[in-house]
Amino acid sequence: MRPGRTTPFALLGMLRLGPQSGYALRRELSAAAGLFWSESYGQIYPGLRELTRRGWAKRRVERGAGGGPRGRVRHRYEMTPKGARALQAWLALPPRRSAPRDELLLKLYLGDRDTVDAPSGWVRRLLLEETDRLRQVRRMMEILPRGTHAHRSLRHWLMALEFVERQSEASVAWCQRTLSTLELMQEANARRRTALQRRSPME
Amino acid sequence: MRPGRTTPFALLGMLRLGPQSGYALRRELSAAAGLFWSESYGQIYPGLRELTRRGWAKRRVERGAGGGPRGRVRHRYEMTPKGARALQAWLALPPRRSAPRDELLLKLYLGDRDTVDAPSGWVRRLLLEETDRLRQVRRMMEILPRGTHAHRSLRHWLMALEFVERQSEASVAWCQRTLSTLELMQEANARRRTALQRRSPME
DNA sequence: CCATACATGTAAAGGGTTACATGATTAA
DNA sequence: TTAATCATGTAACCCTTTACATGTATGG
Repeated sequence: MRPGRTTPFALLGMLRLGPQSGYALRRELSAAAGLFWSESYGQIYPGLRELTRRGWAKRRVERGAGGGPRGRVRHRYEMTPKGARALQAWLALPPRRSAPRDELLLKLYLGDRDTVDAPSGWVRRLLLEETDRLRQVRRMMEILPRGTHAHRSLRHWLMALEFVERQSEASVAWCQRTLSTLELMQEANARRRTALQRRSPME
Repeated sequence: MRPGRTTPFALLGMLRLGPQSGYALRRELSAAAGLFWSESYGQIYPGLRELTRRGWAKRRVERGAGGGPRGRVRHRYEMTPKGARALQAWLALPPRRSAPRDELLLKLYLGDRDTVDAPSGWVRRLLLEETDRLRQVRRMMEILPRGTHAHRSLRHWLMALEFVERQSEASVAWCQRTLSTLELMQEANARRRTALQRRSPME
C-alpha cells in the first residue's frame, strides 16, 4: 500500500481501542483527534471495506432489537492480529508532511495595497476561530487526565494537543498584531482618499 | 467556477506582476510564496489552458534565437482585462480553510506508550526543518524591503511571512519541549526494561 | 409528532501529486 | 562534452469533499 493511504490506518488505529461501527469510529476520531485530523464518510466506508478485504479487520453484522429480517443493521468492525501487525509497521514509518497551502496567506500576498477591508474581516474571523480552538484544546488537556476516554498513551495524546495549542496561540497573536496593522493602513487609506477628494472634488 | 479552484487564480495573481511562462510562473510563485503555497506542473499547465479558455489570459507563442520552424517554443501568458476583473472578484471572496490533517500528530496519538524511539526521530527531523524554515523566512523579511522583487503590496507580503514565522517559532518550541519529554520517557522505558530483566534474566 | 442522533452507504466531481517523456540552451 | 537549468506537457493514480439516498431509534 502506498504511504499516502493514511485513512485505513487511522481507522485501524481507532479500532485498536475496541470494535466499533463506521459511524462511531468517525465520532470517536473527531472527538479525540478532530483538532489535528479529520475524516469524512466518503473515506470511512470505503476504507473499512478495504480493511476487511485485506484481512486487517473483521466485520460483524448485528441487528437491532427486533432481531428479525427488518430492523436496523449495524456493522461492527474488529481488528485482526494481521491488522495489528500492519498498523505497527505503518506507525513505524516516518509521517509525510503535506505541502503548505494557506489560502488566506495567498490572498494576502496577491492582494493590492488598497485592499484592506476584506482581509481584516477574514483575520477577525480567524481570530474568533482560533480563540475557540484554543479554548477547546485547553479544556481537553485539562479534563483528559481525569477522564475515561480510551487511549493508547495519554502522554502522546497530550503532546499532539500541545502542538495544536502552540499553533493556535501563535495564530491568535498574529491575528491581533495583523489586525492593528490593517487598521493603521485603513486610516492611512482614508486620509489619502480625503486628500485626493480635496484636490479634485466630485461636487 | 467552484470556490475550490484556487490554482488558476494563483496563476492569474502572479500574471498581474507581468507576463510569464508557465515555468517562470512556478519559479516566481515558489520563490515569493513557497513558504505558504505550492503548485506543481500537473496543475500549472492545465490551469494556464483554463485561463486562456476563459479569456482571462492570452497566450503568445515565442520562438528561440533561430526564429525558424525549429528551436525552442516558449509560451508567454498575459492577463486580460477580463482576467483582472475575475481576479478581483475572487480576491474579495473569503478564503477557505483546509481541514486539519497532520500525520505526525495522528501517529503520535495512535502510538503506544512504549513507542518512543521512532517519534523522537520524527520530531528531531521536524525541528531541523522548522529551524531552517525560520531562517529562510527571517532572511526574506529582512531583504524584501530593500530587494527588487515585484509585488502588489509589501506590507501584505510581510504579514503573510510573519504568520509563517510565528508558526515556525511555535513548532520549534514544541519540538524542543517534546524532545525532552520523549527523552525522559525513553529513560523510564530503559529503567523499566532493566528492572524486568533483573527479575527474569534471559541468560 | 418532531427533531435529533444513529447508521450505512454511493456517485460525481474535482483537487492534487508523481512519474514519465521530450528536448533546447547555456555555462563550465 | 557534460551538467544544470529552461521549458512544455501528459497519464495514471490517488485523495477528498459534497451531495444524495435511505431509513431507525429515541427523547421531549
